[in-house]
This record gives sequence, C-alpha cells and structure tokens, in this order.
Amino acid sequence: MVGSNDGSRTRPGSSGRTPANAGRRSRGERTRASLLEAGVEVFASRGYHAARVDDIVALAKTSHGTFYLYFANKEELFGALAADAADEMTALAKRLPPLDPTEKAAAQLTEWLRDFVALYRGSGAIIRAWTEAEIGGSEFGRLGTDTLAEITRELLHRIRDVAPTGIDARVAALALVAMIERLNYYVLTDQVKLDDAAMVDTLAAVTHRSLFGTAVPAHSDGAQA
Amino acid sequence: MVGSNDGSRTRPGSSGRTPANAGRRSRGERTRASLLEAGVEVFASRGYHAARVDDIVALAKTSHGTFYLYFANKEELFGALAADAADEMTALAKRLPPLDPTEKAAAQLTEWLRDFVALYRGSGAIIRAWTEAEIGGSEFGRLGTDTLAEITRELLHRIRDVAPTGIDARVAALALVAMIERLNYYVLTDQVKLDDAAMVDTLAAVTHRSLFGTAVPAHSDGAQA
Amino acid sequence: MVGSNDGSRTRPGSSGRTPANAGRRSRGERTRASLLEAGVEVFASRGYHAARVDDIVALAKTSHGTFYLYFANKEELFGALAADAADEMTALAKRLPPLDPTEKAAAQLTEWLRDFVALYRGSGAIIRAWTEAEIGGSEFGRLGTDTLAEITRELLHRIRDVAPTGIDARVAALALVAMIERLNYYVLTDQVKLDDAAMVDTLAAVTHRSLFGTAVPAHSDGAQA
Amino acid sequence: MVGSNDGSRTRPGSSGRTPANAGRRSRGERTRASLLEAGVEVFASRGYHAARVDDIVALAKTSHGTFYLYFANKEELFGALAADAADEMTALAKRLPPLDPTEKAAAQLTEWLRDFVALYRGSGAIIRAWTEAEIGGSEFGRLGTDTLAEITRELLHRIRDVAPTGIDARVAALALVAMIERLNYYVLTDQVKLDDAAMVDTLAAVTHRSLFGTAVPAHSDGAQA
DNA sequence: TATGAATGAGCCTTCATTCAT
DNA sequence: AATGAATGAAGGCTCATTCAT
Repeated sequence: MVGSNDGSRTRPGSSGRTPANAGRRSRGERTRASLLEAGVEVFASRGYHAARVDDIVALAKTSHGTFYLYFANKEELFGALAADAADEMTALAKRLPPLDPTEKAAAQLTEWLRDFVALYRGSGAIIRAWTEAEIGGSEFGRLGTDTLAEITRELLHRIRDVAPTGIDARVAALALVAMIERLNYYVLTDQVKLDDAAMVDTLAAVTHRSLFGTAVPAHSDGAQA
Repeated sequence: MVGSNDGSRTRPGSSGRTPANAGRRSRGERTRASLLEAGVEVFASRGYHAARVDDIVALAKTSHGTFYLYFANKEELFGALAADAADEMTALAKRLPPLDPTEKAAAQLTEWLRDFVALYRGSGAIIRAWTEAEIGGSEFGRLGTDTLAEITRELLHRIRDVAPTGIDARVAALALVAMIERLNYYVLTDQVKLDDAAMVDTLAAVTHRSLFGTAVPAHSDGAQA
Repeated sequence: MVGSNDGSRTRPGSSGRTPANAGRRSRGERTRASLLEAGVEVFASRGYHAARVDDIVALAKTSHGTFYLYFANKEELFGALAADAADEMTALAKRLPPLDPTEKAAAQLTEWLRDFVALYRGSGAIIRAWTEAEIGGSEFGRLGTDTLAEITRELLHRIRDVAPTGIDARVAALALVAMIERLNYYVLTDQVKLDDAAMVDTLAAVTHRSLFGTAVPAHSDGAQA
Repeated sequence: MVGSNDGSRTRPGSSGRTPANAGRRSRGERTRASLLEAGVEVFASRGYHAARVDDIVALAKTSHGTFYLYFANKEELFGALAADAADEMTALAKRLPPLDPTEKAAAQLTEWLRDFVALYRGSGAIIRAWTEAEIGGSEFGRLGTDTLAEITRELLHRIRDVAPTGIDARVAALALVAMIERLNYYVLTDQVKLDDAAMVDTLAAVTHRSLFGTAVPAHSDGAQA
C-alpha cells in the first residue's frame, strides 16, 4: 500500500539509543528525535488526520526527504509515538495499588490517579489522537484499547475478590477504566473545565464507593472539592 | 445585483413533510432520505474523515451532482445527521428517571440505560464519528460534548441532593456519563465483547453504588420494569 | 459540441412576433421575452462566463427545463441578444451623417455620437460581454468586430474624399471607431468617471480635428467641458 | 499552534535571482519560468477563463502538483504575468516624448508608438486577457485600466498646455489612449489586417492633428528618428 | 545524511444540460 | 408549456510520497 519501503535500506541513527549515551547522540538520532518531538506537537494540536507531514518537518527544521529517511510514512511516525505512550501506560498499569476498603488503599488509589493524570497530560495527545476513529484500518484504535485493557486487567486482578455481589468484576473494571480515561479526555481537550484535584478525588471516590459502598475518607492530601 | 451566488438555489423535496404524508414522500424527499441513510452507513464504517462523498452517493445510488443539490458539502450532511442524533439524545436525557436508594429507582435507571444502549446502537455511529477530534474546526466535537452535557445536566439535577458528602456532584455526574458513553462505545465498536444486559446491569450498579453505597438488587437481568 | 439539439423539435412561442401584436403575446412569447430580459440583466452584471443559467431562470421566474425549451444553450440566448444589439448598431451606422468642415456637419456628428452613447448604454452590456475574449470559439468576438466594422465602413465612405493627405482613410476610420467604442466602454464600466457631454464633445472634436485640422465650433447644444 | 496552514510552505527557486546569475538558474527557477511562459501562451490562446491549469502544466511539461508549488492558483500565475506587463507598460509610459507641433516631436511620437506596438505584441496577450470582464472580482480589470491610466496621465502632462481650446485635455488624452490600445488590440487579435507601419503612422497622425491641426509630415515610414 | 523539487492519485465541488412527470 | 430533480463531465486543489542531487 505504501510504496516499496520494504525496510531494506537501513535507517540512520539507530545505533545505541540507551539512556546512558542520550546526551551524545549521533546526528541521525538527533534528527529522529526532533521529528518525534515535532510529531507529538503537531498530532496534539491538529489530530492525526489534519496533521501534515509539512507541518512536522517544518517544526523539526528538516526536510521532507529526511522525514522518509527515518519513517516509512506518517503512520509509522505516529506508531512510534503511540508505542512509547503505550509503554508508559503499561508501566503505570503495573503500579496500580491493591484495592481494599482501608483508608490507605484509598489514598494509594488517589495517588495512582494523580500519576494517570500526569501521564495522560503528557502522552495524552497521542492517546487522544489514536482514539480517533480509523487510523490505518483501526489498527491503532485497537492499540489504544489494548493499552487501556492492560489497566483493566490489572484493575480486575485487584477487585476480583472484593467486588460486591451483583457486580460483574470484569465489566465493572472496564467501566471504571472507561470513566477514568474519558473524564481525563474531556478535561485535556478543554471540553470541560475542571481542576485536577476535583477530578482525581471524584474518580477515586466513585471507584471506591462503587466497590466498597463507602466514601473515600476526605483527607487525601491535595485540594479537594 | 442579480442572482447572488449564495447557494440559495432552492433545494428540492422541501415541501410538506408532515408526519401525515410521511409515507408518500416526493422524489426529492426520497433522494434526500437515501443520502442521509447512506451517510450514516458510510460515516459509521469509515469515520468522518475517511468517508468519501463518492462512497455516499454510490451507496445512495445517486449522482455526485445530486448530492450537492441537497447538501452544501460533506460537513452539512454530517451536520444534519448529528443534529438528529443530538435531538434523540436530548429527548432521552429528559427522560432520565429520579434517583434515590429505592429499588424502584434502580429499576428505572436500568430501564433508562437500556434505552440509552438502544439509541447509541442506532445513532452511535454518528455520535462516535463526531467525537472524532476536529471536524470542521471542532464545532462538532463541541456539539457531541454538548449533547452529553445535557445528560450530565439532567443527572446532576437528580443527584444534587442525594450525592454523598465527599463527592462533588457535578464532577461525579460527568464521570458517570463519561463511563456510560465510553463503555457503550467500546461495545459498539467491538473493541470489547459484552452482552447488553451485563453492561446495563453493571452501569446501573456502579452508578447506584457510587451514589448510595449499596448494590442494585441483582434480579434485573430480564425485561422486567 | 452542444448536445443533440438539432432544432428538430419546434420551439414554443415562435409565432407572429411582429411589433403589431406585441401587446397580446402568447404565453410562450412572454416566457421567451422574460428569459431574454433576464439574460441582459445577468450578462450585464456578471459577464458572459460568470453568468449562470441558474441566475437567468431565477430572474425570469421560470425553470431550467423551460430555458432549454427556448434556447439550445446559454450561448444561443447570448447570441439572440447579441444579434439584437448588432441590428441596432447596424441601423445606427447607417445614420452616420456626412462629414465635412462645416459647422453643421460637426453638429450632426455630435448628435450621432449622442445616439451612439445611448445605444451603447442600452445594449452595451451585451456588446461589452461579447468583447470578452473567446466566447464560443471566438465566433462572438468576430460578431462584435463585424458590427463595429459596419460603422467603420460607413465612416470610411464619409471620409474617403475629405481625409487629409498623409492619412490612410481606412486606418483612420478604424482608429476613430476604436476610440469611440473604447472610451464608451471605459465610461460604461465605470473604469473612468466622465459625464456624457464631455465625452461626446471630445470625441467629436478629436474626430473633426483629425480630419479637418480645426476644432468643432464650441456651441453644440448641451453641457460642454 | 503549530504549522499554520497559511500556505507558507516556502516556494522553491527563490534564491539569488540577480541578473548576474540569470543564465545559471536553479531548477526551481527554471520550472517557475516555464510555467510563466506556458501561462502566457495559454492565456493568450484561450483567454483567462477558458485557460485550464491542465493546459498550462502540459505545455510546461510539469505536473499538476508542481504548479501549486509555485502559484497558489491560476489567478496568482496570471497576476504575476499581469504585474510584469504592467511594469513594462509603466516604463513605456514614462518614455512618452514631449508633444509639440514640431516635426521632431511628431517623429518621436511615431517612434514611441512603434515601441508601444512592440510591447503590446509581447505582453498584449496578457493585457488583452486582463481587459476581460471580471477576473477575480474585477481586481485585474482595474489593474489593466490603471496601467493604461499611467499612459493617460503622462499624455495629459504633455498636452495640457498645447491642447486647443474646445477640447478637454483629460478626456482627449483618455480618448487617444483608448484609440491606440484598441487599434493595437484589433490588429493583435487578427480582427483586422493591418501592417504595423500604417497603424503607427495613422495613430501618430490622428494624435498630432487632433492636437495641432496639421498632419505629421508623411515621410516617417522608415526607422528614421 | 540531507535536501527540496517534483509527482500524481484522489478529493471536493460546480454547472450546463437532460429527462421523467 | 412547464417543471425541477437528476446527471456527470470537468476543473481546481491537496498532500503523502519519491527521487535526483
């Protein structure tokens, strides 16, 4: 579909990209990095479809030709960004705290939600873009879901035993993740004005109550509604 | 000045469209209807951006020229569909039942959620497409949000007095609507396999518990009121 | 080129169009007349290319179908109008007065120029439009020139004997007609602000002097510069 | 905001275009030049409205996309050509010689008219096209007039003091310019067959006589000053 | 490695003309 | 005689991608 870029020509700047030598990167790596950076910026402000390769190379202060030296096409650049975001999200999922009626667990959940908000604010532009319907034959849509699915899976682990009767734990986990993601989405896209603390507290409270029937104790250390 | 190229060329099929003669529609009305129908189909399967006027007219078995006889452009057709969807959603919002800890209220909520699912299944393709970032300068994005905002508003009316301390009613309403919409979205787009009853019951349960701390009685998985 | 309108189907309203029964015209004649009228208006305000059949039928308060009942295409309607304008111009050419150094001849020339201005103001819109480069393969461009050519021919008749030595009478006639037409054009299209009297007097003076070397006596009955 | 779709994508071939390196032009400059050349050709033969971007790129042996790399649209290409033509015309206007009854002045006028003919033969196609009614909201129509207005202005300077009584100098200047332009137009578009010398001599004679009442001495039909 | 000019498939839109009623 | 819905051939323009240098 995308020309004959069968990957047979080696891409520049793909040598040791370990954090250690991050400061002294080859020219190729710097170029690639600036393209990625520009990509985030442009995808964030325009969305995937409206993003122009033109805009990206202009922001990265490089040329069209160079762009295709590093990425087979627009989709691949987006894919790289999405993979990064997915990695971060997966790592976050792993850190989901245990859930029980205790105040400590509630506080930890709040804490975790704060991290989620931070991550969503950073990589959210990409996550948001990839929630856009139909990027590259829905492959990315799935990727977005899969990523959230990991959080769902972790959440399910935590609540399976504590979920009240009458609630399907799997569905509840899904619903809660949906809630968390979407509310963040509304806030990030400015469709709704809300300060982070109120959002975090409410998400924690709803989650906690829906599982344990009682409110999270209100003295979570932050501003509160 | 003479004709004024303001596109004022009168549109066909705009005669008496009263419910009475809805069956016997003029040719123009039929054409317009088939274009709308095709629009739903195409927007649903491809998303707004990937939808081609070509696809729509092909499905409607009409010509390119005819399309522009009825709609100024792709956006306008989408707008018409979106407006319809918004109307239905608004009407549904108005029917949101009162919320209190009683079993009857819980049952009514379940019922309402069933309606939501039905509506979402019908117009959801459009709602989904219009949640896509950046259609026509984000005007539609807002419209989508505004529509959901109406449900939020109605929900807020119902829970303002019953919301437990420690929960900001406005934010909670928002969060619950976000949850309801997104879970439906996941199911509608087949990103998650779930039967409607489980979804409805869980959404009802989470909503109910997050507000009242107790589960909805579990015997609601039938068509009983 | 223009579809298969080979004229085989008889056009409505083409019966006795003599001035005598002009008042009691059949419906067809009235329709045709209103289309012609609308044509003048639209061609005048928009020019030939920008004129839309849409505009014409809207102004004539009739339909597209009807338009093609009376005219094979847009060009034919224009042709009809152009032919009328050409007839009038030809008649005017015939009335060009004799030219000699006398004061009387000068006055008659001024008078004739006044008529030219009047005619140009009425049919000028069409004349102007048809001076537009390339209407229907330059056929009309020629028609416009041919019409002016008749004035040139008449002028040549008048000046052949009186033209001073050193001036080619044919070329001079052509030049003078060019001058008369273009100055009127500038004024009619508001590219130049000029009152009719000044224009007429100057055109008469330049014509007279270029032929006879002396100014036209200044007491031509009208406003004068 | 990021890339701003204001068409600011830098145009190719806009490096040092000094006369010095005019011979060795960059590829971009050559492409742009061939598009301009093709533009003249196509506008000349078809007129502005009938000119197709397709025709232009075909003649320039380049692609559709390339066209839009150099010009925002058809109008802009035309504008570039028109601006060039306007510049040349303005320069010519500045060179209009002084006008007085002497034979030398008459000879200089003839000489100037020869230059006008030469210029009109080169850029006339564009001038002609832009006299077409209604290019881009009449902006160009005015430009054409404005350009001729400069000649009118210069002519007015020269004749203001020598114009005979009974002739409004401004109107006369306008009329003479109109005559000169239109006669050239007729000849250039082959609507009239005329050799250049006859045209030039007659225009000079008419101009001279209308101002000074005597013919230009007839022996000017050579290249003598 | 990098450049940026060139490409062309694809899309939206217009409008003169036709045709069923 | 009239209508107005339908048609489809153009035409202008965009933008991801390629290629010569």
